[in-house]
Amino acid sequence: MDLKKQYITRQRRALLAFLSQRPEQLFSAEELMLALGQQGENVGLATVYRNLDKMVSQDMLARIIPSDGSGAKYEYLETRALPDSHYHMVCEECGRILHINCSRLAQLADHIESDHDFVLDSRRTILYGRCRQCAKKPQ
Amino acid sequence: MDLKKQYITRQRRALLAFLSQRPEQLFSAEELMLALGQQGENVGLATVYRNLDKMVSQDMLARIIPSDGSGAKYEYLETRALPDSHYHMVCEECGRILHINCSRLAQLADHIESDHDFVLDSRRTILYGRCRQCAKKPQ
DNA sequence: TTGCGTGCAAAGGTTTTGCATGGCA
DNA sequence: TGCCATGCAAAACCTTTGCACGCAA
Repeated sequence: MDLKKQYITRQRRALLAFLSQRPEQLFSAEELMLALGQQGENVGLATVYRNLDKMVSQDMLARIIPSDGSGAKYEYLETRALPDSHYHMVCEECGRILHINCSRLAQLADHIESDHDFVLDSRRTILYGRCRQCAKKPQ
Repeated sequence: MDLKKQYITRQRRALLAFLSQRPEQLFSAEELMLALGQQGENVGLATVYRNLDKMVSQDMLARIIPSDGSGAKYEYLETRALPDSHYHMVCEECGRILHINCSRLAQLADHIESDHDFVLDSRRTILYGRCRQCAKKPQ
């Protein structure tokens, strides 16, 4: 699937340039279309979706699906070579997205792989919960 | 929010009975409507959604959102009192949903809470990766 | 009797698809 | 020149909402 011919189009180049300049930031497909449009790079929404799909399957982007059902968001992945680089934590209350890069998580991944026969994917796994500010508030 | 009056209707009773008899099994809203219909309990899809939403906010059900964007699935939660009871692991390749109940995960949750100021929610957090069978296969 | 719950249909938002055209290699 | 990529609009999905009616308490 990676062996197929693939053209480098103006639209694909613009999309990748935009995202790669904003690592660790999340954008919806529509936000990307609008942002590119403001740069003078008009790209159809369907084209944005088609390119995002390809980039996700090529591990260039992460697709994050919020639990509130608001639609997928996409993030550029710089560290393509490092599998356990970081995980995402999403606050269920305020929607804030935090990054965590901790050896305890890597240890847990090792444990789950050796003792539970499951290979974790840090790119797609999202830890849901409550951030510091929201955890303080009463339910 | 839990203080509001709430009627026990035929539809709500049928839905809860169906799900509570099938713990650790996941169903979409449409699957639930069809399954109830086959039992002679006709329930409108909108009603299914409205009841599921309430039950999730009352912590009776977990709402699982697969990363493939196929729509939410719901699961009955038996252990309403135990916050860290178990996590879900979803295989990205075959879609299998596994349960993991391991003290290492509880330890990790404690660590993240004390050192990273984030309170994990085991109900909404899904660990993505590859199951034993799929991990063996070549990419 | 009160007012929450239901059913239906319509609307809403997000994502995919068909098809003719465009453009990279 | 071949054929993948694009744009537009329509369709496909999943979910929510408005409204009149039903029904539990």
